[in-house]
Amino acid sequence: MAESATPDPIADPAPDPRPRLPQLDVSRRSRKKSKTRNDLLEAGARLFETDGFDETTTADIAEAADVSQRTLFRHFETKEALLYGDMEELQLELRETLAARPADEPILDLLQEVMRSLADNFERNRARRLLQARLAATYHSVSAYSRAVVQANWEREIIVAVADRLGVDPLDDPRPEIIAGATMSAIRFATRRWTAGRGQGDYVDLIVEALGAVGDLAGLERPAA
Amino acid sequence: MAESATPDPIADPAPDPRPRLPQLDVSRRSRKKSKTRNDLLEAGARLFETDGFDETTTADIAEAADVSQRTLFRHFETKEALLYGDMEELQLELRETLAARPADEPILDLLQEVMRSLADNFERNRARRLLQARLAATYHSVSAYSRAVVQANWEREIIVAVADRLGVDPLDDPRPEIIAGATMSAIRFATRRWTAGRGQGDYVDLIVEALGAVGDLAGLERPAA
DNA sequence: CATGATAATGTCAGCGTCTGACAAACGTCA
DNA sequence: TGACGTTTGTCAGACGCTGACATTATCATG
Repeated sequence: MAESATPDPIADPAPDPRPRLPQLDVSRRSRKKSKTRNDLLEAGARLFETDGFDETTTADIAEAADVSQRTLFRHFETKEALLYGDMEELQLELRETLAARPADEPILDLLQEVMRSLADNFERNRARRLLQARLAATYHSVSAYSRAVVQANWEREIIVAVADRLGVDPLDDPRPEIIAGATMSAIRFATRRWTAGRGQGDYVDLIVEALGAVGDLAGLERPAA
Repeated sequence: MAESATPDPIADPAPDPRPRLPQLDVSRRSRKKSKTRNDLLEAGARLFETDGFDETTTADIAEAADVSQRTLFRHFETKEALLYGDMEELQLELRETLAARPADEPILDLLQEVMRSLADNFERNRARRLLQARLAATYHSVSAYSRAVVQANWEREIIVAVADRLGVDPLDDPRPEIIAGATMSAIRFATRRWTAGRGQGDYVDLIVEALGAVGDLAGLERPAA
């Protein structure tokens, strides 16, 4: 393979003719690539919606997107990853939200912000989120992926952010992980309700209300004073 | 498209239906059956230990247990279920522990009891628990199963028990689920440490210490009084 | 003890996910 | 244009897992 060899030492510096404009990932190649990826995402969503998750084969999806099955698996590691293929954006938002909050903000407020960020994304991608939730409620492999991959990723973001706020190492101090665990449960609870209401109702309020219960934890454990 | 959908990417079956645990029988038929099952369990553990999880095929395990591959899948739904095939006992212990505690016991004490029960089981099955933990740390499919199936089952038990104590419906009141989520995180934290120490050291103390941090939650969220 | 019912296992064929290897098509850049 | 790197297609195959059916083993009864 190309041994990243330095250019011929003799050759002229070759003053770049054009002043290297933005040239973001807008090359035709990458555009085509993300189009393929998008076609797969849409084809998958459409087929999952009409036929169900297990009932749709990866060959079907590839066919509907007019690419080979092999190409599908070059874009997505698993069939489940294809269903959740639009989640990187969410995780980015989450990370940015967490990073943007003031360091001295109370943890509870931070967690509320996390919830708002999630809720916001859910509202903006209602159809897809509802599809994902419905499939997760129906198909075991989907709920497993949701829990073990998607949610575990969110949880990691929260752990890191909380550990930061507390100024501790999450490997030494269990509190960030515990707080994140409680938060994830609040998220699951609220999301389940949102789902049951088919995406109607104020997701944010529901989720914040549920989170508020986290603050009651200590009180619960030491009842009747 | 699909407005008619349901839920979001999170969706778990929701905390309610707890699976029924098996029971004993003494006929020759069932003795043979459980012997076969046990042979598979042991063969699997041995091969996983020496060769790794992905590196061991279900055909290998069936061969080592001297049964057909088809029989393996009659005893275990998946390869992962085979690795965790000794978990029903643990779940039974957990449920009994929870049921045995006085109803007016403080929640924190109840959770400590859960942890002790788990820790006890881990000590008594050290080799197998360590194997499971090690494989979960290495193989994605194993950690996914652990999270989405094994731990989700424990969590459900806790949710039901806590909801009972609080006299609430876990579908209406988010607190049981949140408390259970925090507890599960404490368990993961403690277990990770136990695993890192190769099963040495006082698992119980570690785990209880971690759980104690749950009680600090409220304090953390409302800092500077 | 013979016999029929029932449960566990074996055998076989096949589907579906996912992967490696290699070749062809395409975009990029000099 | 031509060399190069990237994306895709094609092919073959491993592996998990399942349905269908045959076979064997156990159990309950007369």
